[in-house]
Amino acid sequence: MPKDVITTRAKDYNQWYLDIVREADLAEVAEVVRGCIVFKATGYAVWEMMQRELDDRIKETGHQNVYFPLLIPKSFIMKEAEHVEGFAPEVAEVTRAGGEELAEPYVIRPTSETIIGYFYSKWIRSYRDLPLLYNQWCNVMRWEMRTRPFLRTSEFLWSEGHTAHATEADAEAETLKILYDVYADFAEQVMAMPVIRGLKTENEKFPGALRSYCIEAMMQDGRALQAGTSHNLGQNFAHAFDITFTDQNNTVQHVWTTSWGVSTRLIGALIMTHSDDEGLVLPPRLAPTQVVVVPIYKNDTEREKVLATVATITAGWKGTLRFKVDNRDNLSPGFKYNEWEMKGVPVRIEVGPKDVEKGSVAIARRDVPGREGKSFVPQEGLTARILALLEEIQQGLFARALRFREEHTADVSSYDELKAQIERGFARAYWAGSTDDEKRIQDETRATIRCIPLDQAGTAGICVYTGKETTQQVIFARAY
RNA sequence: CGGGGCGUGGCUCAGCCUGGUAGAGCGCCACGUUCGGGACGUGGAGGUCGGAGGUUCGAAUCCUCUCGCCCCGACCA
Repeated sequence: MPKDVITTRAKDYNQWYLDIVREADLAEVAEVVRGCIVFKATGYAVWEMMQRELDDRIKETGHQNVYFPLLIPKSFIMKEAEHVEGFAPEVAEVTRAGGEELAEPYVIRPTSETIIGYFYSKWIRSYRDLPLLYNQWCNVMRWEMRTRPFLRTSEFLWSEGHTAHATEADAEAETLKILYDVYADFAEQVMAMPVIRGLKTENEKFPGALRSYCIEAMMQDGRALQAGTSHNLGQNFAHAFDITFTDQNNTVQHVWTTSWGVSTRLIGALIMTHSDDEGLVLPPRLAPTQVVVVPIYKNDTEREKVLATVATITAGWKGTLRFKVDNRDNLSPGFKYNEWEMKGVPVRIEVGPKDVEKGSVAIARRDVPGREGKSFVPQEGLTARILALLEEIQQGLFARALRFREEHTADVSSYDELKAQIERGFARAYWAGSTDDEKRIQDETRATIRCIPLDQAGTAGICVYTGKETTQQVIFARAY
């Protein structure tokens, strides 16, 4: 008889999300610090797994890690017009320190383009200094009106890359390389979360960017979530911070910069992509614990035998599998099954007295919850079987999420169809409208153009709003 | 920041309307029996009722202010 500690998705999707965050022990709302959360051990472990995978990819593509100050002189933020306008409402300022009013306030970084721009202008002299390819792992703060654990918090953790290049083409290539080789690859291969690689409209682009690219994912309520962004900043910040270099012809030029980021929001994306009414579902490649072993026994004799078998079975796992043996003896096996299911551990192994006799174990897969996901297999060859199963789960989760997205994406050819489709997912439409048209649609429907997919069919059609002929298709959706 | 809801043992909540000094379930602790899908019995611990001020002989309850959370909007990774 399951206790309904998790609200079902059908009943209240938002509450379901909050229940998972709580029950899987990922985070806790820090009610004493507005809009902030405590990343609890399990949640932080998932972030560490993400960091490792992303960091590897960032370094493989030629970047190095650095760290810039948390505090940025307020005047820096003011230097790039669009940037100020975009971030001013959400920056927190430090006006006093050391018991005195500061001559110039600092802002707590909402993002680091400006302070990095200042230093880049000092560091870059020649085309030989380019490209400059840096990334930093840090926290940032954006004062938000409404927050939700992971998806939108005042303080969040992220990676922000900042690069400088000699030409627009180099900057553009960098922007796209990050989008494809780092972000989309990570999302799909590691998070098992299918994403649409796209270009942001003028309306949705980063304040101060020439162009913003993004990966957009679909959550299980059909809403879109921007999972990562990569910006070609053009020469905007180079002009604002006077970042120049001397080229081969001894001509002084402004550099072309990029910036890109992914944040702890990805944890929210992960939850809303795979989890079910039983709790969290973690893809094996990100699960801090991939396998949990639950020993079953009635008395000390059985206990001894079972634990001996468990020891034998797990002997070779260290370094191969991330696993945990749940030997708490004050809880029943049934309780443990449910608890680990709720916490999203991909594979559970049960070892009882019967298994000791028969040389078997029970193996349960989290992507198929409850008894249906459980079967009995021989102890022999178990490690290989688990490794194969983890891979199967990883692939299965991606396939399931992709199918879901496809089933909730539809081509729409009229405004009425668009309005109907955004109630259930993504609406793909031909688009030739203006920024004003887009804003009007947002006012009327609460949906926005999530992106202009980089994979375009190239066929011609009629714009869903203006009726003009165009070959450009866009994705409309309600977004997080 | 607007509109609505809510803050009472760790959690979920009752009590508030009609003021009289705090309850339930779950969890927790001890012991015993249990243990292959959320076990049970017995005993026990635990709350200045979000905070401040006010009204009153007396406030969880009434009034004012304040802080925080949740939901719906506007703004956003």
